[in-house]
Amino acid sequence: MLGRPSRAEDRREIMLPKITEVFGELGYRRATTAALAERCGLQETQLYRLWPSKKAMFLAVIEHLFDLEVAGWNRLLSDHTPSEAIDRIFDEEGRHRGRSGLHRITLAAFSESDDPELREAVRRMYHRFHRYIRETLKQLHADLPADADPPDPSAAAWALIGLGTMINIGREFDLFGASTQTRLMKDIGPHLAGRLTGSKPSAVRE
Amino acid sequence: MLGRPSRAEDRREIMLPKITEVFGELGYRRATTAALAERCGLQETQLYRLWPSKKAMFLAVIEHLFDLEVAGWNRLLSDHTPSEAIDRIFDEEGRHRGRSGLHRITLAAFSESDDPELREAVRRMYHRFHRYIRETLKQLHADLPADADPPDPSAAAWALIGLGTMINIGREFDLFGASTQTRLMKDIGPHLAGRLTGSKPSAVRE
DNA sequence: ACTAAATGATAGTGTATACTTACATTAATT
DNA sequence: AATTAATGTAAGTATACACTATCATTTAGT
Repeated sequence: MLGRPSRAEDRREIMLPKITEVFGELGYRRATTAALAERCGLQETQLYRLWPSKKAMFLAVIEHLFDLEVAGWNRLLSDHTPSEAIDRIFDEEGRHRGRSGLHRITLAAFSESDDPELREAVRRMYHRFHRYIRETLKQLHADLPADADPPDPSAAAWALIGLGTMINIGREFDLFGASTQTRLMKDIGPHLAGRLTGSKPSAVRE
Repeated sequence: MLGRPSRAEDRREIMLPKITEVFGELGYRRATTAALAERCGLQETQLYRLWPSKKAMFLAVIEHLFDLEVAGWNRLLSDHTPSEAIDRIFDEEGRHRGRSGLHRITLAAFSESDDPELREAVRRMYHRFHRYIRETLKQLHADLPADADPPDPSAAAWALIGLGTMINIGREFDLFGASTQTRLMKDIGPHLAGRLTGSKPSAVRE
């Protein structure tokens, strides 16, 4: 090996959270390469030495986000009993989702859905999420009483993702207040999961 | 009055469905003024004589879409008993939503959500939908048995909109097949509305 | 027929922005 | 120290696209 050794790999890892943040805040279109560079404290040219294109940056972000989100869920699921964990996940999803920007980012991808590579990345991400949630629900249903009659796990998993999306659209457009945001997932979630907790959902104000 | 009389008002009405179609198919960004004009069989300059800007065209489309959608629901609700009507709405929503392009269009608006006028239009539209669905649910809940324990109507209304959104994201990204699309709303809907039909939901394949 | 406004069609302009070129500087290996 | 590849920085290009300026042509009222 000759010359100065490359630190590109490390720098990518360092920059990814920042890039994720910017895409999450601004969406794909408004996250201009200039904005990305500035928020990273870099020049555009340096970004382009780490990734070949803006699209590549976005794809890296999608992967990064899934890992981030599922890591959080796994932690909750391994530290608590299933129904406790689900309760907490519903709680956190209602409260904190906007932070990670996952939904903002996937919704941003919507306007770019003609790009095959991007489509594939988003598809893959959704399927991973769906699979994860569906399998978790299946496990939880094993403990339900015989007369519980919960919704089909696959359908319920899609509905839960839809609910998360709705909460974020609501946050984006100020459709409802913070308390409704928090309670939407907590109250509707159990109806979709099969009312695992047995506790009565509290009222949701519009 | 002097000179040739203006047919602009008529022409706007004639063009609106076409414009709606194009925005629905392509989303806000890819629906370039050139594309809009071509699909209308007009020159760009002529479009700009009907609306002052692309944004104005989009705003007109949003209004148009709401009226279209609610007119369909109202027809079903007035022609059938409530639970039958809801059943049919769930059925049609699962099947035909993509046609109208409503979700495509609102999701397209997401990437433009920094524009205050657009934000307001989308807010207004969501609130009108939510109010309509919520009030319908309230009426339906009056007929439920005492032990039904349905979800809060306001929360359920948001969840139903979220489910519709999810179905369309699914359609957009080919997340699931046509049968799942159709059944998602039919099977999950009753769980959110309060299981008005009493019929057991059929299984949903992933 | 004459006038004035609406319509049709051409050819632009201005701007935003993803991506490049070019060159100077730094830090490793030999 | 010399060499070579990675970094920092500045300036620029190319393109897509919302929007316009201009002029010819049509269609109504007077």
